[in-house]
Amino acid sequence: MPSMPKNSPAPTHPGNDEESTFLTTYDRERYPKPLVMVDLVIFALIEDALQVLLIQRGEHPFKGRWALPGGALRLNQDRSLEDAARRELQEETSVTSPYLEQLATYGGPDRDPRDWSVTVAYFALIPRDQVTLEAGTDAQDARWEPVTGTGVEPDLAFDHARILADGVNRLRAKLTYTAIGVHLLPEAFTLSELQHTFELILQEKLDKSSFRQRVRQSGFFRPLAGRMRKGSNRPAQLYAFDGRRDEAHLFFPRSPVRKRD
Amino acid sequence: MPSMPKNSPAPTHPGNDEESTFLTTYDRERYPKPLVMVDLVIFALIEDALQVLLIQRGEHPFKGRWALPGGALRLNQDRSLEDAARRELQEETSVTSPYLEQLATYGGPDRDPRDWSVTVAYFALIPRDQVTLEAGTDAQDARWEPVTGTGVEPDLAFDHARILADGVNRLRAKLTYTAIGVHLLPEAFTLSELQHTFELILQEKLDKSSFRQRVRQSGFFRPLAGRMRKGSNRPAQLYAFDGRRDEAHLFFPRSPVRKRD
DNA sequence: TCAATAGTGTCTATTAGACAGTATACA
DNA sequence: TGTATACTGTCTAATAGACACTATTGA
Repeated sequence: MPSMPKNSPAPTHPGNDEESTFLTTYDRERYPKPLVMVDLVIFALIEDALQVLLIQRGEHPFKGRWALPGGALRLNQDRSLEDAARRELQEETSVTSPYLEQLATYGGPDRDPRDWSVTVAYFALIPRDQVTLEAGTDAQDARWEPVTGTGVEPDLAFDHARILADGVNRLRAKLTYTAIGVHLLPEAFTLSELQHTFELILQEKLDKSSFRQRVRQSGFFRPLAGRMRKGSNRPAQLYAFDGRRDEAHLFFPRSPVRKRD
Repeated sequence: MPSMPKNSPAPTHPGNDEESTFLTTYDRERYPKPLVMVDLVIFALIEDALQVLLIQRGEHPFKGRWALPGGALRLNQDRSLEDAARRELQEETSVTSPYLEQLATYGGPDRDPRDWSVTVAYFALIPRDQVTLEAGTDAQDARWEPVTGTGVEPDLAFDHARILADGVNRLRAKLTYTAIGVHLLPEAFTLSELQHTFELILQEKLDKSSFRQRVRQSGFFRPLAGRMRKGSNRPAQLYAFDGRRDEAHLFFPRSPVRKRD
């Protein structure tokens, strides 16, 4: 390793000699380390209900119990936490480009019986037309489960019930001030479908004309010229979401569901 | 260990025999593990400016560079991530009960030259009257640094500039729809002081009567009967924050800083 | 023609924001 | 009495929400 002249300006990181020495002699096992996982709260609209993807654990601990999909970090493969989340998501759903957002990180000595553990939870929204795994099929180890309240019927492994509740609450909260709901719909959708999605998740009726006005004013939705949804009624204009994925912010001037008291 | 009768109902976790065996033979070093840290973005109002606490690193890597306060998890001591954050906070500021909220978690193979590393970042707000470390004193290893834009003047270690920027943005965003700003003020404050705090952080003038009306309507502020701030002007009513720490949500019916376009 | 849903218009109550006015302390 | 800041009132424009109306298709 070449030595550096004494009074050259201190290089910015990486790389003065002293630090190089430190790094080559650094003991990676100096501190005990926790187990680090990435878990996913994956939402989709299936059969007119908000559902979440669960997997049945095939290994200990909590063997046989339902859990959120996830797994340990792969240090030689993952370039970031989001990378790891995307990898897990793809393995579970084959969806390549969903809406993905970091939810929160949970850690403690008892949440996993094996070890002090940390899990970084993400939440993802899958467009309705990209859901491949059908609810109610005989897949043994994965299924979609409807969300009721802020949870699901089966008793989840680890602290996954808590994580799921946080995910549901985050989804509902963001829906009141962002356009995040579009990521549950296909590329082209009608405003009625969009409103229905909001109503389904928020469990609340919204006023049609207010909803439409705010969608218009947001500037994030583009009518698809000439493309209409047909039925035994007046045809509906199809729209596409025009914003960036994470730009759902800035949305409604007032919340679309604000109530008087 | 007592054996369990074969057809007793399966106990809920923890504890069937098979899983116990699994756990006692489990190899904790089966997966390579990342280094896990907790870092803090600690804000305070000092000399009429938003400032953030920095420490100068005494050890490699990035020895001598300024960084956010933080440190490695202590597995035998910390009962949760928030616990670890509170411990670090107390070590740095001696403040026992600040506003503390998880910000985000960052991880990757290159953000720390030692190892694949993960840091769970928290952000904290310190009341003005509990700031002990003065800006500009000769403390060698810690100082308050004014926030300009979304960062600070010195070049921070690791990816701390990014974390700080996320913290500043989170603070500004929450200020537009919550009362979070009160946690930067002492227990008793006037509405003018509160408004001034908002203006300082948002870098924007707010209308007095609108601001007061919304403070009143929020129901989170209680006038302190008979307690006034005196000066060479009409005395100002002192108020206290009445909500729970995290209840700042639900606050303004409209954002207090929403602009027309 | 009917049923069904798409889409628009009108009215009202609320309120943010602008701005000016009044109140009350100390000097 | 002057000055500084606290606090309140008034006006206007914007808009959410309620609700009713019109539009347009297939059956």
